[in-house]
Amino acid sequence: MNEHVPSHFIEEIIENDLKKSVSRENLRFRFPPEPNGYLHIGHAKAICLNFELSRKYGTSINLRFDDTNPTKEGQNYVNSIKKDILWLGFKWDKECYASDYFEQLYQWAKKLIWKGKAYVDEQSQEVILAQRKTPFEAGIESPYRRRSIKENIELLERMRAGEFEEGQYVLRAKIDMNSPNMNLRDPIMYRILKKSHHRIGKKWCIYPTYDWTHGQSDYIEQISHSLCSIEFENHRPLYNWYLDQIYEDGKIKPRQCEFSRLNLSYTIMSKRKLQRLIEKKYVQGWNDPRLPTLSGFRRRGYSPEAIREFCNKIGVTKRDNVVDISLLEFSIRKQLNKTAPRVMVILDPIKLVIENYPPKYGIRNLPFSKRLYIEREDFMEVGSKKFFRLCLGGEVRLKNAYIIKGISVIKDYEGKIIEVHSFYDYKSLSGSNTKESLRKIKGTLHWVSSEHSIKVEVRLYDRLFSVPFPDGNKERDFMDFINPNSLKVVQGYGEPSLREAKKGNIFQFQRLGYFCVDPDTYKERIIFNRTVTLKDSWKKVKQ
RNA sequence: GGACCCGUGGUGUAAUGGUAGCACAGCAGAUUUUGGUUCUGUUAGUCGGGGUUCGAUACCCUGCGGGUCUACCA
Repeated sequence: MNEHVPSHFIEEIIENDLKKSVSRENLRFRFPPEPNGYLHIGHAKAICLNFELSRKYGTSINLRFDDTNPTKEGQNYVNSIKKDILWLGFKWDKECYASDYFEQLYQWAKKLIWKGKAYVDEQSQEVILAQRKTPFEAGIESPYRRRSIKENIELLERMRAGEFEEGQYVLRAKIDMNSPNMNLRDPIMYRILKKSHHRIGKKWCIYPTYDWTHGQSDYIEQISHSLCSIEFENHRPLYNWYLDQIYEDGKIKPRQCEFSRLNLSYTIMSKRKLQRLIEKKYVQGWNDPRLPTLSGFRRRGYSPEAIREFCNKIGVTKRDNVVDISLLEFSIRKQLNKTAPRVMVILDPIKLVIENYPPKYGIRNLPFSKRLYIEREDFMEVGSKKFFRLCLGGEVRLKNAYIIKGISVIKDYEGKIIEVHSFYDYKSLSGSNTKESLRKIKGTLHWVSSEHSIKVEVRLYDRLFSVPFPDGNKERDFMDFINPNSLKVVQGYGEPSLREAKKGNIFQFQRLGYFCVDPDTYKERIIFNRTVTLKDSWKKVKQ
C-alpha cells in the first residue's frame, strides 16, 4: 500500500530511477558491515532502511561483509553481526564477502594498469601523504607516476607473489593530484599486508582498500542502490570513477546514495569510543545493557519490534541530527505496556504491619499476610495534599488487596522508621464488589508479603552519560561525562510467582518499570535488568 | 583558504510553487484499584538579507551557521 508515496528522499531517488533507467526487477540492495565490531542502533537504522526497501520493492538484498582489512577483522564479529540482524527480524538473500572478489579485483586492477590508469608507487607512506598536500593547495605528482605499463604489471605481480615487505610498494590509481577532492589525489588501491585473513587465510598478501573494493563489489552483485552514510559523500566521485573504468554495457551501474547517520542523546555511537568504554571497564562488554549496541539492547530487554518502530519513526535525511532518547523509550514502553505481565516487587522495602489482620489468611496466587513490604518512598508520617500515598491517619489501597489506614510507626535509635503499623478494612477486598471495596481511594501501593516474598537481584540501569551530547564538546573528552550512577544494584523482594521466571522473560514491576530476566540468572538467584522506568509524573511534582 | 553536503517548534520529521502538518518531549484537564495506560486540549517553528512569482519552507543570488574531506581504516 502507498507504494507510490515515497516516505523519504532515497525512495524518491529510486522512484525516479524506476521512471528512467532501472526496471523494477533490477532493483537490488545490500547491507555491507565491516566485521570489526558489534552492531549498534545506528547500524539498525541502515539495516531497516535497506531491508525494508527490498521488502517494499519485492527484490533481493545481500549481506556483504566488507572484509578488506585483516588486521582489524575477525570471525567472531561476523557471527555476532549475523546474529544481531536475524534478531532484528531480517533475513538476507545471499551472504557475500568482499574477500571472495579479490581475484576479480586483482584482474580489474591489471586492466587499469593497461589503460594507463594505475601505477605502482614505491615511496614511503610519509612521502605519499606529504605530496598529497592539503585540500587548499595542489598536490605533487609521484616520480613513479610515469612508470611503464610493463614494469607496473610486473611489480604488481611481484607484490602479489610476496616478494616485497609491507609498505614497500602500493598500487595507486592515476587520477588527479590537483583535485580539490582529496580522494581523487591518486588514491591507494592495494597495500601489502602480510597478515592472515579470518576467512581466506594466507591466500593474499596484498589487500584492496575500501574504495577500490566497495563499488566493484556492488557492481559484481549488481546492486542498484548502494546506500551509505554521509561521510562517504566525498568518496562518490571516486566510486563512480572506478566503476567507469570497468563498466560494461548492459550491466547495472550501482548508484551510491548517502544519508545521515543516527545520533542518540545521552549516548555515543562511535565503535572506537565504545571500545574505549569496554577496555577501561566502565561497562562490562559489548553487550552491556547500557550500551547502544544491539546486543546491549537485547540484554536490556528491548524488543526488535520496538527498535524497528523507532528506526521507522526517525526518518531518513541528510541533515545532522540528534534523536532524543525518549523517543526510543517511548517505543519500548508502548510495546511492553501491551505485552508485559504485571507483577509486584519492592526495591527499597519498609515493613508494614496490619495489626488487625488475622495471621493465616491469604489471597490465591498472591499471598497476602499480616506483615508486608512496601516501598519506603510510599510512606510519609505527615502527608500533604499532593502526596496521595500512605501516611499516618491516611488511607491507601494495597493493589489487588485491601484498603488500609496508617496508625503508627516504630523508629530505631537514629529516628529512622523501621516499621509502619496499620489497620485494614476486611470488607474492602479488591474485586469483592462490596460497598467498602468500591470506595474511591486516591492512592494505590504495590506490596509483597514479607514471609512469602523471594529475594531477587535488580540491576537499575540509567543513562550512560549525564549530558545530552557527550560527544558534542570539542574541549572535553566524552569520558568526562560518564554518569557515575548508570548502574545501581539492589536486592528486591518479589512476589513468589517470580520463582518461575525464565531468562529473557520481561515483566512490568507495577508502578516501577519494565524488567527482564538477565542471562546471568541461575537457580537460586534471579537477576532482573531494568529495561526502562514507567513514566513518572510524581517525580516532577516532588522536585 | 578550497570542494562537497545540510539548515522547518526543545528534538526528529512532513509539506516537491498554493491553509506550515505529524510524532516525541513539555504544559493543562478528564478517566483510572499502577502518579502507569487511555482520552482531550495546549505552548512552540521555516537561519538572515535580497531576487523571481499573483503567491516561496520549496527556485535563484548572497550572507551566516553546522557537517564532511588533508588514512596504505571502513
